[in-house]
Amino acid sequence: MNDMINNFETTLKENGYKLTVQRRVILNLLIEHEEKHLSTEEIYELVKKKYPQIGLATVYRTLMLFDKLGLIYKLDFDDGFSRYELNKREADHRHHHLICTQCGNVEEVREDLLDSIEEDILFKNGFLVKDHRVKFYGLCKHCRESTDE
Amino acid sequence: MNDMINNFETTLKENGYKLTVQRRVILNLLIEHEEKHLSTEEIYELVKKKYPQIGLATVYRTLMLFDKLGLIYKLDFDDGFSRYELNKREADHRHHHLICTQCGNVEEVREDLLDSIEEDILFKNGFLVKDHRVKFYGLCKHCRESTDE
DNA sequence: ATTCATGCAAATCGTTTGCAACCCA
DNA sequence: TGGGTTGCAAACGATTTGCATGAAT
Repeated sequence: MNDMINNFETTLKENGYKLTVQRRVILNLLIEHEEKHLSTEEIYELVKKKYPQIGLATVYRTLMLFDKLGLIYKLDFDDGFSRYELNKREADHRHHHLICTQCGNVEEVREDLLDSIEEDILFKNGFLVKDHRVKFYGLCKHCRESTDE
Repeated sequence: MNDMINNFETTLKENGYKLTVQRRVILNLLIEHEEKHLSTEEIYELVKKKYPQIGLATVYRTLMLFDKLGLIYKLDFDDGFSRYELNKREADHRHHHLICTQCGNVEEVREDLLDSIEEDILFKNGFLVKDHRVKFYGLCKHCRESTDE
């Protein structure tokens, strides 16, 4: 988490952006709730507790900036909201999302096995993969057990 | 393509929906442009050429219905538009999308290798995968060749 | 002092909805 | 006939933007 914050500060500076209270507060919130997949509105509500005078537009602009700088990832779980999660750069922390179509819960699963597919794509399509998004839709354990079929 | 249309007609009937001119026209358009990933607005513009009196809301409602019935898939390429592609049920036609972050072009790549990941997910997470979405971001062949790096 | 960032409110824009007229089954 | 469907226009709602003020470097 301190790594996260140092990285955040240097990334901002290197790119000519200023270190404002609002940006600090939002980053801290994202760290504090890193397991949550918060939506913009949820982040806004949480920020207001620590910094009541903040405007929604600032939250939108900040998240857009963090996303552009690669500090966070934008997620889309088809519920009409943009959601975000921290980009923890440690290589072994990338993951896919399992979205339960019954209860809407989202869990994470360690990712693997895509490297060979990506090599194949470069070889066959000449397309150089730099990132990917994988979503699995289905029934979570809880929903499978509490319904027939 | 005739399979497609027969399936469309029976699917509608089986679910108690009516076979209207508008729905026919939209389905035909999707078949005609199956390689295109058309957005709702693009579909609307195309439909108007054959059926000028159609309303945008009908296009939205029709696509929503087709999606619900599994006749089409909704796609999201992060450009602010909902896009759609036909669901060709043939098992060997599923594919992933390669999105070029430079020129925005989207190409398709035959999918494979996910089955073992999905088995693993069921085993480790108890989550039963029924569908998935995979997007690869990167540089297409053309963009790689026309720029340094 | 300069430049970027913020807060507010208004504007955007893709999408949804209410409703009377319509049309398939 | 009668219930799903359509077209129109109005409503929605997440996100963006213009602008004057304020803060960071």
